[in-house]
Amino acid sequence: MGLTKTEIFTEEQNKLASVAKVLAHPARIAILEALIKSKKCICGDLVTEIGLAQATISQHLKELKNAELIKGSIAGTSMCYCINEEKWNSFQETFRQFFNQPIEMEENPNQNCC
Amino acid sequence: MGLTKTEIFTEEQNKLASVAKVLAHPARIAILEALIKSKKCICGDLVTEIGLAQATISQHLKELKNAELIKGSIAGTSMCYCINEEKWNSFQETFRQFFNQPIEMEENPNQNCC
DNA sequence: TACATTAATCGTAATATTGCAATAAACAAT
DNA sequence: ATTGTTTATTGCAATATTACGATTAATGTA
Repeated sequence: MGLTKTEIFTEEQNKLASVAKVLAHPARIAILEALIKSKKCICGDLVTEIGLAQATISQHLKELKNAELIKGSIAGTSMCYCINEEKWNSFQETFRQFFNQPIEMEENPNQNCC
Repeated sequence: MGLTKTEIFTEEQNKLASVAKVLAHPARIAILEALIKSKKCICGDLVTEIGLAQATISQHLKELKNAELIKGSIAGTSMCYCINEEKWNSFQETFRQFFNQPIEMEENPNQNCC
């Protein structure tokens, strides 16, 4: 099979998983960090910056664009990319909510074996 | 091909990506949420709770254990699982640091095309 | 001891992801 | 029009992930 059974999970569970998936590759992290570090749109030089083939970078950019984490605009012959702040904040909020759940156990020691 | 080139990225980039990867499947999210919701260790009934085959759940549990996000202990014939609070907090901190970077652009409008 | 219960592992199939060369498309400059 | 530059897409190969049936291992119970 090899096909995730999304239908048996809640919409929230699938959403968090897919948001995490976007960040689950170091090249995409590196692209995001390069965009943040430059403090402006990056036009062109992402390929030399990261060190993967142009086709590979283009593919990762596509996934980031697909998730709307970055915006792209045409600037002459080259493309400019920058962080989409709204979506960035929405990603942040998704993780924040998940991790801010109280994870405290009940006090009864008989029920807590680990 | 088909092999992530971890060597060209920083340790931090690889770490964040691998942490995100653990959360990049709804079954693993569902398992974590079940453990949190119960407020105690869950012994045994995760398979009926989630709705995947026993072998599949066992595999996801292995990944979560591997990432140390959960702890397991033997309780008679069955296994007990619970959240590893320390690692949970460390995951939270990893994401918090990443998303708390300032992402503001420079003010010069000529440099910001998107 | 024999039998049931539970979880891990093995083997296998299907699908997804990663990476890149080659090509295509779009545009600027000559 | 031709040439160079840049990015996207296509096609392919290698590896990874997901899922599950079958088996194994360990333990509790009749």
